[in-house]
Amino acid sequence: MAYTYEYPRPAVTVDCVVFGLDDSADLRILLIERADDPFAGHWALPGGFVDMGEDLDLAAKRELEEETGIKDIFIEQLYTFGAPNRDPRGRVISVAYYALVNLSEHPIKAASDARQAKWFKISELPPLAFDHNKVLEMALERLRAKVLYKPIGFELLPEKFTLTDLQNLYETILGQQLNRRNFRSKILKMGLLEQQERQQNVPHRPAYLYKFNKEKYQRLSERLGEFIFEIRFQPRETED
Amino acid sequence: MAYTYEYPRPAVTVDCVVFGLDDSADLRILLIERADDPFAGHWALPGGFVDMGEDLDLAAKRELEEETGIKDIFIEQLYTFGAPNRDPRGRVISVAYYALVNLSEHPIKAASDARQAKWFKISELPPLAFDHNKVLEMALERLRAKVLYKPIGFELLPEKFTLTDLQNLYETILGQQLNRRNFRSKILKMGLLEQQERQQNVPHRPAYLYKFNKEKYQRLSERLGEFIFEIRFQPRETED
DNA sequence: CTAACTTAGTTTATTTTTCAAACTAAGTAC
DNA sequence: GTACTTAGTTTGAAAAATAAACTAAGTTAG
Repeated sequence: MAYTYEYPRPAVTVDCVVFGLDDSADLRILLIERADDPFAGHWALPGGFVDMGEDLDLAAKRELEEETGIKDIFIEQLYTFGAPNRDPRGRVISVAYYALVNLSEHPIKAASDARQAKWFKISELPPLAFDHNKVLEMALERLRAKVLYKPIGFELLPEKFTLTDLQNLYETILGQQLNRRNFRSKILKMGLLEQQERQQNVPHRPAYLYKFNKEKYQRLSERLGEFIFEIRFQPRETED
Repeated sequence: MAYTYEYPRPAVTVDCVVFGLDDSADLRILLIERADDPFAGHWALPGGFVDMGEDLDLAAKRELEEETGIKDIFIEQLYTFGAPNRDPRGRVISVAYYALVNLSEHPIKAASDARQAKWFKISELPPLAFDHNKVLEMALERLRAKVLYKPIGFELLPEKFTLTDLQNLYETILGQQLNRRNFRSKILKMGLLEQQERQQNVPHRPAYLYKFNKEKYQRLSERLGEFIFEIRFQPRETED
């Protein structure tokens, strides 16, 4: 079947930059190996064509699940890439999304038009298909900027985590060491973490586990116009 | 002439939310009256269809100039709106932009497929065509958020301005009174404003005019990864 | 059992920043 | 001249951020 229009139209796709955090608190990106041309055999961001009658957000979620099996995660629109020659097949405009995943609770399974899906360390990325390197770079920039004033980092952690886990997360994303004592007091002073039981089976004093209280954050945000979850540190001279 | 594709494709448009500041430091939005259906006679954001082979940013700038005569201004991508039924003509995906204009230096002239273009006070907006009310709301949100950490407010002012002008701008955008003395010292401490001559013909002590040093800001941003232009004030108790 | 070790978590003092008040300055209007 | 208006500075007090020293709670080795 064919579709005919009076004026030429671009094709529209969605692409997802999925971030995860591994056991050593390293940041990782989920990539798929393309099965078909163009760029068959190359690594690329998961994504695909938007269906007619399908909302953009839904298209992003659908493609992600089809290609990697991952669903029910934090996902947000990033930017729309529309350089005329970004795709050798012709004019293709791509609406990019970025997503945050708790790596341990969302195992991946490759599927459909992808040969395989794999988590890559951010420091060991292969060259990517299309303009996906640029997309990824912008996603990373956005993540670094947003984590400073929105509590989205928790999406990368399991439900219960220690303050050390949380600090490692921020240090990884921001690429900067933070002062342990100040991090603790700053985070706890916000009153958005709920203390749980202690850790078990660790060869040292066990830390308390915490849960992020999302409902409370949302209530405060609504009431104050904007509750600013501010994580920003100016390191002063030396440290410890 | 007709264009045929194997799969159906959405049409892609761009829309621009253009902000300006009037003489009384009120925030205004530039709207056009639509000449054709759908929504003929209604007010809408300037915009139109993306040409094949034309980059998205260029399409936004071109449409803006065609419909209002405005060019060479600050413009940045906002968000892409793609709800399946947002346009009665069928599936139309719109890449929205927002722009900041110095009102006095950019007079408007309506043209082409718009009957007229007009600046509306943000508090006196007419109902808009399509989902443009939603687009506008998001642009306003973005402007309020971005003005806190990027020096984009200067785009709304003439080249030379007083500190009182600048403060009025921030008070308008943020919808909040700021302390005069702290505003002065905070802004000047950044070292990005260059003092010029004094005001003339004002019925009181004339203020110094200032210029924003964009080059210096860019140099600092590159060197420090991110120079944070932070304007944030927590009012403490009463005031003056 | 005890001492050594490791990471967790608290208290406190100091430095830095933020904020508001009182004050001085420079013009116009009468 | 005097009164009035807005511009701009100096200063001290309050709050917040930061670093240091200290205490706590577990494991492991002997």
